Amino acid sequence: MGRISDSRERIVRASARLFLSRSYGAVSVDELCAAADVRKGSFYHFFPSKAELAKAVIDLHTQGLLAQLSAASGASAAERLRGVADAVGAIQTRFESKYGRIVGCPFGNLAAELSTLDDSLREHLAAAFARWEREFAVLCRQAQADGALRDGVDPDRLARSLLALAQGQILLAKVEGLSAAGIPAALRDLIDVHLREGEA
Amino acid sequence: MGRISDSRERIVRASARLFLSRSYGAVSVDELCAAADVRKGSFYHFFPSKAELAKAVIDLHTQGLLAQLSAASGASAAERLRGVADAVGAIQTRFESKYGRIVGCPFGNLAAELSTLDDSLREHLAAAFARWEREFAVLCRQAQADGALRDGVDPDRLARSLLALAQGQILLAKVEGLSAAGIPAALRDLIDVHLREGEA
DNA sequence: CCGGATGTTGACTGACTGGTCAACTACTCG
DNA sequence: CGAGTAGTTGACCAGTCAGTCAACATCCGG
Repeated sequence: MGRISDSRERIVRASARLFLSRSYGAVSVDELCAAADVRKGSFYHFFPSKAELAKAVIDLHTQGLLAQLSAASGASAAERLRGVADAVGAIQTRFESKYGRIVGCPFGNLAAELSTLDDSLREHLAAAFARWEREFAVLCRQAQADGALRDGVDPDRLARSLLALAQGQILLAKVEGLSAAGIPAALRDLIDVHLREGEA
Repeated sequence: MGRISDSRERIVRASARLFLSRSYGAVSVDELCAAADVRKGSFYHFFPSKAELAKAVIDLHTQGLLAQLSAASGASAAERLRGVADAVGAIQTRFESKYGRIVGCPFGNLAAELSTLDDSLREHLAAAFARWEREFAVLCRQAQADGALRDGVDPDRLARSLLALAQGQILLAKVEGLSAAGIPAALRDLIDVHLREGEA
């Protein structure tokens, strides 16, 4: 069945790194290849285009995100919700120490730059966001079932707000050059204000 | 004092349009010049670089944003706060009908794409966001002074959350191809949940 | 040990990139 | 009306861009 190789994986990992530290458009395929120690012909053996590579990078980040989210634990749904707020912060903190500064959300960065340019890439990103939102929604519905949410709070809308707020806070931290430390705090604020008075 | 001209303004307006409908990186200086009906030499007479043009585009959008925000009225601070939520929605709705789809926030788009690439552009964007945040903060503090906010709510943190949530919701609407109609509703949710029970 | 599949290579393309320049034109103020 | 300033022009540059290709290497199952 022919030769085996980890070239594809090297390309995706190097691209994830370079896209984060700069941007999709600012990194050329040549540079990607050099960073992955692969020649251009090999690149186009694995990916029909630079845009298809971006989808693979999105999938890699989705894996990492889901792993981090599933590590969030807690006795109550409300506590697990705070746990995912911290998980998002943990990812950003990891990026921050790896790149020396906040570099933004991998999904958000690509979404802002590319979703008006490539419709199939936009849909791929939309699916990644939907996956992420679903993780939040499960916990929000559990919190509601536990009676932890204030009256009138729609758990699905709360989940979406959490996702949107995370995106916005990460973007602001990036543009203002702040640290990642403030991000989970802001998300916890949003969670807490939706909990019934007296809920831990 | 030499010749007068509206070339500079034509360049900025055409660039604002093209950056929104595609992205900064996806539009070449040549295309910008063609859209503004200006030759390349003239472009570089007004702007030392493409990045400096981006700053002028940011300033143009800041003008528009402040105009729209100042149009928000209401009897109480809480109502004016809902008014700015609607103002943000109105801007996005205007973009949506102009471009046929949600194209994102002009500031957010540039921030995601460029703030890791050009530090002076990043600072320019940070200033624009700070200006925007200040508008929100004034109203949040007024609402607090009116006793409209729940106990323990920090008006400055609320203002920042509003800005972040707006960015996130706009980004999600863009990537999912939704309409702008849901954006003010989500912002109003955030405002309402921070108001004391029984506050209009 | 061989045949087919998988993976690798590097030279190549042609279009396009942001930016430069020197010559030129039109305008306004004194 | 003359001079200086503001604006215009189009040709030009060297580098880079994403993507192609045909020939070649390596490996595994049979």
